Amino acid sequence: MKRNSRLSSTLHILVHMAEKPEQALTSEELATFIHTNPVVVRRTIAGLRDAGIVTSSRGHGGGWLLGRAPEAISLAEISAALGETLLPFSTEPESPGCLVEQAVIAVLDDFRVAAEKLLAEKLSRITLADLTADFRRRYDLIGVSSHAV
Amino acid sequence: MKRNSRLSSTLHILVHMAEKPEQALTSEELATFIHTNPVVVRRTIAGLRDAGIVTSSRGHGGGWLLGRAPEAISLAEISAALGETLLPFSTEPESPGCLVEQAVIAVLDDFRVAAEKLLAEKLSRITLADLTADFRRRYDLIGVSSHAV
DNA sequence: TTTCATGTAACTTATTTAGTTACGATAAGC
DNA sequence: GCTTATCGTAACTAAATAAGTTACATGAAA
Repeated sequence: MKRNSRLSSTLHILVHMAEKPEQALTSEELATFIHTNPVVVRRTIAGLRDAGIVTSSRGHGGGWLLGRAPEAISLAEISAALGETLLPFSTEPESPGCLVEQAVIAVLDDFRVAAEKLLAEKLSRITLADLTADFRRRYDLIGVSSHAV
Repeated sequence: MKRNSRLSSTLHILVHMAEKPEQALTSEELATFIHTNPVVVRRTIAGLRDAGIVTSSRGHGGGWLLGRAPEAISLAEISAALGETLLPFSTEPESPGCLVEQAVIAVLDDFRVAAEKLLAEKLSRITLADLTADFRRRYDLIGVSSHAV
């Protein structure tokens, strides 16, 4: 799994889970989808469990299932559950007391608040069901679902 | 200079430059504002020179000046000149041929294009002049411009 | 021609994040 | 119960990224 691909990797996993709604998929199986290992998967999607987006069960026959219908899972929730930041820049003060820095941070934070609201709104309108629908469209067109390396 | 603070650090520098419009500031001086060293400053704002946002001159009495009026310098241009990405997530394929991944990337890229347009629009409406105005407001209120450590 | 500045390559250091190992807890099947 | 399969998580290692540093060439003013 590459850097900065936690969101896309997680979506990849979730679409696979949505395609097998009644079958618990193990961390091992999920890991192969995104070319990583089970521990990274558990660590990555632990937040989704806390958010109720997925459930996990231990022991024989255990694994991961969606916590609710794909229609009820938005990308905004997923992104938030991953702890992802939508805007990458920092506004941490480095020169406390500098009025120039304070002005810069104030303006940048205003922008950030407005921008995050906008992005969250856009992301909340895209659901996991939209992704699975897009996948099925491609599948029906090509008829292949192989995982090429 | 902390990680992910290239944008705010650069804005900090630019406001200082806007406050001394006729005085070329050296990389050394700019570096002290953001607690780093001259080479990092040159490297960081090299893109701004290429974009015409600042000019630099070598030799005795040399240094950096704004390339045009603060009213004509938008945060969108600055961010672009820094080579900053507005959205942090990657959509590089990791499993070429996987239709699930293709669907995920397609949806995410659509979102990215729309989001970047939105953010760039918002940032293009904020100019360096807005930042200096905010700074001056704070300065007039408190009457101190010290750089506390 | 000396001094002061940027430009930039090359290297070092620090930070972050993914990957890995190890092991405890839990649950199903026998 | 015992075995096997699975998650949960801590601790460590490795890789990637970005900042910091050193060094030196280039250019311009005094």
